[in-house]
Amino acid sequence: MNTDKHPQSLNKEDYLSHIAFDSVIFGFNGKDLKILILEYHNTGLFALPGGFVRRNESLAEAVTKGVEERTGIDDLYLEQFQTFGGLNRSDSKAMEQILEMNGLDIKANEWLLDRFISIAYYALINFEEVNPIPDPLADSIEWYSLDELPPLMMDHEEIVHKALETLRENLDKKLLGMNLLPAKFTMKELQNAYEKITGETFKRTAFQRRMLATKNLVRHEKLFTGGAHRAPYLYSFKIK
Amino acid sequence: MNTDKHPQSLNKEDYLSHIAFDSVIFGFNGKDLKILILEYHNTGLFALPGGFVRRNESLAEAVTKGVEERTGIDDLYLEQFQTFGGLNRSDSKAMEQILEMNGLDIKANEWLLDRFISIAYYALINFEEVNPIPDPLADSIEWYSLDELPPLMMDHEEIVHKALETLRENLDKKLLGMNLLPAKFTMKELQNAYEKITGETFKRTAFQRRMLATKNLVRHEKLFTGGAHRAPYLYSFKIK
DNA sequence: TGTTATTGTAACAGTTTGTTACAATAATAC
DNA sequence: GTATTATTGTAACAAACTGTTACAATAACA
Repeated sequence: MNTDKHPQSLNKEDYLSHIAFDSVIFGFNGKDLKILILEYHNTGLFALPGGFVRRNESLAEAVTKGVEERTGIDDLYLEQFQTFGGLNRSDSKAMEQILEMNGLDIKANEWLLDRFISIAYYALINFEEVNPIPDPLADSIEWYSLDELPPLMMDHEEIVHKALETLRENLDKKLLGMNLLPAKFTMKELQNAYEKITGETFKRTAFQRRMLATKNLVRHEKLFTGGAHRAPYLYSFKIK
Repeated sequence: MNTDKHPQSLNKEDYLSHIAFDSVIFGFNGKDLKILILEYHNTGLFALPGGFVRRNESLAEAVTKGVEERTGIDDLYLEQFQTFGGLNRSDSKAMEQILEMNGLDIKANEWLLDRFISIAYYALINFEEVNPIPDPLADSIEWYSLDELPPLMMDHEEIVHKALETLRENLDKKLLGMNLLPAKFTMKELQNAYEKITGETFKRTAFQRRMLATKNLVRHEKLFTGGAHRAPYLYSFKIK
């Protein structure tokens, strides 16, 4: 393995074979719900940021570190949502292509062509505060709107689908607050985020009352950058 | 490997290394919420029913078949809820003991002593309609009330804890109906099950109205085996 | 035939949710 | 300045839902 280009070693002995992880990183730009997708050098292959588990680290450690390396984003709060273990979820041809186009020896990395079971995680991050950086294996890392995804490798589309489903289910419990919006936001932005995630629409007044009733919001100063109308308040999430 | 005693082979080449699964099988006997626990021959080791994934079967197939083999129960609807990958979750000493007490060669089965990541599933079954049978490796398979569990191997107590948490969260959505109660049951039995699972108590009248309002119940004939009082109706779950 | 315990419902109050209405404004146009 | 315009924050009312109490309708048994 070319350790100049790839400081992270991929020696078979260092890793647990057959085990991978993948991540679905959600961001909201105020209008659309987006996720981060990697494109591999000269392959036209698109994939979720993922990686492998070293023998001497826990799954959780591997995922946190691995996803941060591959996306260039720190302080991710990743939540495990499902493990994928279908027989359809290996594509040795694609993996060969990725190795080849990165100048890596296929024989030496043969274990990567084998069957993998993947533990999938998702995270919500504030679109405006991050600057994703592709890792050496990948050409680019880009935000894609959920309805404009490129065709993804293997079962990665299924993983995205399931991630969104889980996000919808957990929306009210705890999550949205964490990271998806800027630190301060208007009620309208909050409603937009909810609507994009759930795919539903809400009545403005009922939504506002419901949100305020949760007692999870703190009201701040008004936001005066708007148009010819009453200025909205800014809110932030109360830390519990 | 002694294939006389153990018709299921455990040859390293047949399985995906480092990958295991475990199952939490819930049953309700009308009074207590219970789970199935295996005890290994002559070891005093208690564990959840689990197994490994063959190279030529999907994770889901392996789990369904594996759990049915180890418990003697057919037609389980298993739901994946979390994957456990901590560094604390191997106990090669215990595994050696299990192999030894079953007359299995430790050297030949060395891969079983290595680190495993385990995908955990749970199932709800009708206590009265099953007759669990231990597999050859285990001495016994028994129902244990959740508050009277024996000490479990490795991180299996954590797995049980998380399974119960998931069960509680999903209770209203879809699950309870599936299998936890007999085909026909009284409102009181339903309420008992809910209370044991959630750990809460409910007012009889409000509970009854809430359940009937879901439109998921079909009312049948009355049950006359009771005491000196008005006979309750029997209900069953509507298949959606 | 009365007694007893439990069940199925109704009635009322209190709470939450859906909808409509309207006053309070920021920016802009005059 | 003053009127105009779009949007926001709330209040008001109705409808739906929940919690609680009350009570009639029983099965079994004495």
